[in-house]
Amino acid sequence: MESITPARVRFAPSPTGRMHLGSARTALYNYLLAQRTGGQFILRLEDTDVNRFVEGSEEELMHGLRWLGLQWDEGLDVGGPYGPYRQSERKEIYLEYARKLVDSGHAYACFCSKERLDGVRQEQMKRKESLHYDGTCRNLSKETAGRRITDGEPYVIRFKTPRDGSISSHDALRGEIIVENKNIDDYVLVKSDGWALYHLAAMVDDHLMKITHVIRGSEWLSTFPLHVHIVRAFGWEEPEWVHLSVFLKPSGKGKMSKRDAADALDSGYSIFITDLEKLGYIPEGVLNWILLMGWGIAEGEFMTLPEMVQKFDIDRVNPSPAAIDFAKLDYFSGAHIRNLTNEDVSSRVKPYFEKAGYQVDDRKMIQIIPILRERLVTLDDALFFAGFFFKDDIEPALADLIGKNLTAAESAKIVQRSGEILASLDEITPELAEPPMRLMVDELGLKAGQVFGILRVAVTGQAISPPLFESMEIIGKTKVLERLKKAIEILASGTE
RNA sequence: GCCCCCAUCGUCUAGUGGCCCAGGACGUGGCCCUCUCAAGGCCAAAACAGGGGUUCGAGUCCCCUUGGGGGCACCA
Repeated sequence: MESITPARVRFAPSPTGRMHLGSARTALYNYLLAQRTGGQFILRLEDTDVNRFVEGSEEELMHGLRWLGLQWDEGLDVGGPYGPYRQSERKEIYLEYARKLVDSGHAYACFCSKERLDGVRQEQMKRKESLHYDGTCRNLSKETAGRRITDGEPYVIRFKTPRDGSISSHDALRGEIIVENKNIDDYVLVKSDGWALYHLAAMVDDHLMKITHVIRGSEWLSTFPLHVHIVRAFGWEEPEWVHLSVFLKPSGKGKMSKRDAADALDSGYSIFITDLEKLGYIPEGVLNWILLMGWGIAEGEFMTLPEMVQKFDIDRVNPSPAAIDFAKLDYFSGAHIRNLTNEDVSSRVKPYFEKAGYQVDDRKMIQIIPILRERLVTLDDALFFAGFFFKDDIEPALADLIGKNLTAAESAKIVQRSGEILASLDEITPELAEPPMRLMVDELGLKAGQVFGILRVAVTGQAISPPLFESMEIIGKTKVLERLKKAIEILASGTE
């Protein structure tokens, strides 16, 4: 590997909603680059717009990142030498830099009212022109502007984008991007209430926080040239720009909408990180899944976070939009569960049982894991496959207890006979129980599936379960015989 | 409408001019294993959007068309 300089990267979300897959991937790629280069991963909050603040979103964000294992080195909650890391606490800083821009002639005060601007846009729309500021205040003299400000007139500060020529800069995934200056609006940098907008705030912070790589969503691609103008107006060095693509809905037609998010939830999936946690997906699986949505490797896609750090290369990220495929999430989730130790699976599964009201015995749980783990796609699935281990009573349905091509009476007899065989054993283990049971199956001229199917329902209460004899061993001889007795009673009620 | 970006199997992707009659993964189908469900093993079907160039040679470079996506706020 060539010598690399430590990257300082930032994940800078705004507390305006829930943390979704797209944010998670952006955070992951940032994290990976920082780790790989021995740099810092910074978490900054872009909360300059109080109107869009959503209660609890900041907590959800930090929880989500930590759940995924993407701990930041600097920023919210942990602090650092370049704070504060909350933009709402940096208002004066932005104002100071906005003034510099005005003084150097790169920005100007604009007194146009919102109403007038709306009218201008209407006109432009009618004439089918591009929507942009018409430049009314662009060339106001410093004196005029100064007087109107002291008169108390409300104003915003706009960037004075050059009218002629073009600007070009480099995006790591797309190469050179050239845009005509006439297509770049005189964007508002500071609102009339004195709060800076993203365009200014982010550039100032990235510079002050010594960010080397700006990795963000492609929604910023269209204002990217503006940002380059701002950075250059200050005379600062540009960071490496990396614009990630967006995620498309599973059909590949358009980005995820509220409606699509609801549909996903209906089918047991979600695009929100904390939902995924609730559903029982494991962070390793989620990480592996989103890693590969926009970046690929020739072979060996199964990776844990440390392996991702080794293999990931930000420059090889794919610039095209990617459709979300939940089936692949299921695969990675299950695969990563199978990659965990039994102890780890046990401790991760436990909270899901407890939340469902089960009393969990740790020793029993660790016995169950080996026969349970390969059946899990989510940790929550454990409830279905292993719930009966922790129930005092199960309620098998009569219909389920009747074996394939058998009557209730015949089934009862089989359970009876099985009970006798199992009762004669010192204990029920697969080694001790399976041979005599198979012998019985042969003597009765039946199929193993018929007999074991009945017993499965009798012992577990369900038609699908972990292997029968292994399950019996964990349940214990006494309880198994009790359940068989009960099954005979249920079957008897069906013979009358 | 205007601006910008993108384009390899159903999906995510490998591919940086000859190693590609295109590789991997998920999903799908078949077989094996099997007490159910899984897991696992083997096999199979499945793609360079279309058209022009450049070149001895193009999935790879250029142009156009088409399709898709993003943006056009005193939001981020």
